[in-house]
Amino acid sequence: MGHHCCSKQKVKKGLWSPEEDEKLIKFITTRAHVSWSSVPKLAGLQRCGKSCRLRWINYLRPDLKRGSFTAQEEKTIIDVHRILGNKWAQIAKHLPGRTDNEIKNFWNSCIKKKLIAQGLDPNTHKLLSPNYAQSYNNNTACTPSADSHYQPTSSSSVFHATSQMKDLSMDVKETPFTPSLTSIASHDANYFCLHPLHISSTLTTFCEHQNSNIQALLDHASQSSPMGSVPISCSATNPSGFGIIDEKNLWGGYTEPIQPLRNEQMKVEQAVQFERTSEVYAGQNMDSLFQSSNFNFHFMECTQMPEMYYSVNPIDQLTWDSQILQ
DNA sequence: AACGTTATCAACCGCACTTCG
DNA sequence: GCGAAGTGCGGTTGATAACGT
Repeated sequence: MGHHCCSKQKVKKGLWSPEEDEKLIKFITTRAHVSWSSVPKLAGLQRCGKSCRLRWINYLRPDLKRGSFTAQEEKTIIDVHRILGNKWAQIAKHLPGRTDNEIKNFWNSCIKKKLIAQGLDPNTHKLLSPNYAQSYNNNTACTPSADSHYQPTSSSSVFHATSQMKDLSMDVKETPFTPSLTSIASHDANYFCLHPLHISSTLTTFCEHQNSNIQALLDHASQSSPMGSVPISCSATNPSGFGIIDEKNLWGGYTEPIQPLRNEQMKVEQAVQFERTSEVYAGQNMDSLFQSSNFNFHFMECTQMPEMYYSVNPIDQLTWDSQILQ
């Protein structure tokens, strides 16, 4: 019942022996380009061509990274998964030395449970109902890496507005430490922002149209946005987050209903998620960018979807819409 | 120590898409 | 244009290691 590529041969299945591995490695590293279907015969292996290919790609390839996933890799997987879903091969492109199979296994055996334990739906990355999360918490345990909680680590120099976090007014206009996004946008055409859900949907739509090319989206965003501002997409811990950067500031916010258990520290860590996300998707290191330029960080929180976040700069919003969604 | 349960992950399967003749 | 072969991908399985009783 082998695959058609090798149905005429007797095909061995199951785990590969060291001898088989040796044969395959020897063959692949010494022969020029040969189709996988002919590899078994030429290499003297009683395996299906597909099996050879899989063994090489997932295990024998010399550029593979071994060992457990790092916290940063885990974060990357979660962030990219939020945008792409179960596109393991696409996700693997963000993690050099890791295979789609490896990432898929890690997701299914570990990350999924962690997200659920944190009250997040692993499919949508949005909040689960408390009852579901609670019941799931009671029978899950996963400890593949040392720091098993998915919590972004703070890079200290970025946030010099910690005290300001205390006064997170529900009414952004009243927030004392920073002008509201609305007022920024209306007074300065160099700024604009998007509704968080709008960012989410446009990202998704655009990526589908562009064959999941996130870099293209960000290139597009930085071109169409004045001063190279970049819309910062949502993340696992900040499902409806949004943000923009300019020369000196990162303006951000999220509109997820605030869980009572989240304390001030949690809010700061959620804020960190913005830079992590942009680091991943913008392909630039936000840590160094922020540190070197002494960035200001402005983070706002609101409990509902305020009208004011819609198209705060109508011209930019329309431009964005027409270019992205056409 | 023996047995049952759970977690992990390598490998397989089937499908979709691409390439080739 | 068509069918076969080749390739790539995501879902699933099954062996076995690890853990619990």
